[in-house]
Amino acid sequence: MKEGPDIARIGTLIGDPARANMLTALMGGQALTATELAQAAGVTLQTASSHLSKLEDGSLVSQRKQGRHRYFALADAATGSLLEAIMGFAASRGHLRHRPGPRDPALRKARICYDHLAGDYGVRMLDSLMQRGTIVSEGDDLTLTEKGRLDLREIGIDLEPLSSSRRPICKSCLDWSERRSHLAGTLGKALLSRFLDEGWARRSDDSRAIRFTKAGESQFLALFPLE
Amino acid sequence: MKEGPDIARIGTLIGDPARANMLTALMGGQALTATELAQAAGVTLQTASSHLSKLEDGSLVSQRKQGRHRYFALADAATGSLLEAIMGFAASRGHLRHRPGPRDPALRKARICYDHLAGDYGVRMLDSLMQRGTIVSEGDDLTLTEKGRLDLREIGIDLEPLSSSRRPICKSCLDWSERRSHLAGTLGKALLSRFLDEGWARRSDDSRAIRFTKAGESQFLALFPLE
DNA sequence: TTCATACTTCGACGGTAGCCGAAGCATCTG
DNA sequence: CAGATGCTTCGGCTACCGTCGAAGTATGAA
Repeated sequence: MKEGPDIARIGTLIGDPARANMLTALMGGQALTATELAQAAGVTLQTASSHLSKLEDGSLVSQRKQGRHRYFALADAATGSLLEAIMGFAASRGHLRHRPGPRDPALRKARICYDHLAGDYGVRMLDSLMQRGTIVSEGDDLTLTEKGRLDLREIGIDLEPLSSSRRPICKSCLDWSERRSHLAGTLGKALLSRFLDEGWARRSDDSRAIRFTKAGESQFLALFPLE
Repeated sequence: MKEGPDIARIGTLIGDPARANMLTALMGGQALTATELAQAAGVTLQTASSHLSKLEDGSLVSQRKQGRHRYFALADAATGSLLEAIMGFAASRGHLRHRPGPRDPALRKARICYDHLAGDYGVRMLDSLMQRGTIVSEGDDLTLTEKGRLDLREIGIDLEPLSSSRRPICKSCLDWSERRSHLAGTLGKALLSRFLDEGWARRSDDSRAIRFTKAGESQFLALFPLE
């Protein structure tokens, strides 16, 4: 009965621990194979396969065949944002899977959120870009200014390929650890790729943490000052 | 295993149809008794009671004893926002509980979102307030300007009681039908109460729809012009 | 073609969670 | 106090969903 969106369906999909683990693993932004996701979830391949088809039916993940592998990824950036929002909510209610472990501080400092930088550093970056006038906000929407285009060109970001897709260049994404916004969208993605390409930071293999090198950290802080 | 927030717990809580119905009913913003929620969910009182204690354990709803009644409400505005976000996501994937029925257009036009106005009219109101310079946005945060304080005083909104609580005066909330932001926070709440008090609009008994009277509608449109 | 790898489908099992009837508290009314 | 109302707790039933072993399909390698 009742009208309106079926939130129970989404809840059920996210509510199973194995599926939640898979989705969390996919928040890393990389496409993963069914086997990898089975490991991440701690279930057998058959079980994982069943979960993945449910997630696909629900449009939470998408699938890409490549040779004899099947790569799964989050369906889109909106899915990542929703998961991040739920994480923030869960954290605010103290629903943690474990007591905050040693890796937790690293996650709070810098982590990957689907395909862009999140955590303290992610929030700082957006704050800095807004202070400098590179980006301005109108409601929820973030817009790249004319001056901003020049700023980015100086840094060496090519904006051409960023505006080609339907996805917005700038988008705000709520950060679960900081409870403030960081930068998503194609620009957020491009900036993170840049940091990784330059060797300023590395993603860790077993978690979503992004670890900056000492040199990379000072470069980053210099590039995105505050005040 | 794994670190981080337990999204599966939130998912499970929202994932049961009976609980989802209760939460949707509570999105109306009114506190409801266990009996009313049992009806809304289509289960017996015993079952509802069990669901409600789970929701309370999970900090999704809060309880208030009053005489021999127990009133339940969403735990806070953040809970309402999360549910609205999930509704938007579900709708975007076409996960609807029913084909859009006759009440659907009314819901899209104006409805209550926890305690403030949502839908086409809610979005219009925030747009208008921002065009007029009453409210400006900084990232996700909305701020009331000095000029805005005067604007509101003219309309007859008393800002004193709004700033007393810890809850922000202005907050943006993502609208699932419009996919844009509308105004939440204590000001959003106060404005809606105002419309209801003035008799411009009435809430319907059986859904979240807000129905404007003919006179109220023109008052509203005049008060919040666009362009 | 034959074998290996990656994954899906089928079938059966088991645990859990939702469900309700009945009984037990708590609170208001008379 | 007795009776009514609102809600919770208990106990038992049932159905569903997650789980895995085994078998089946698809792709690539030898």
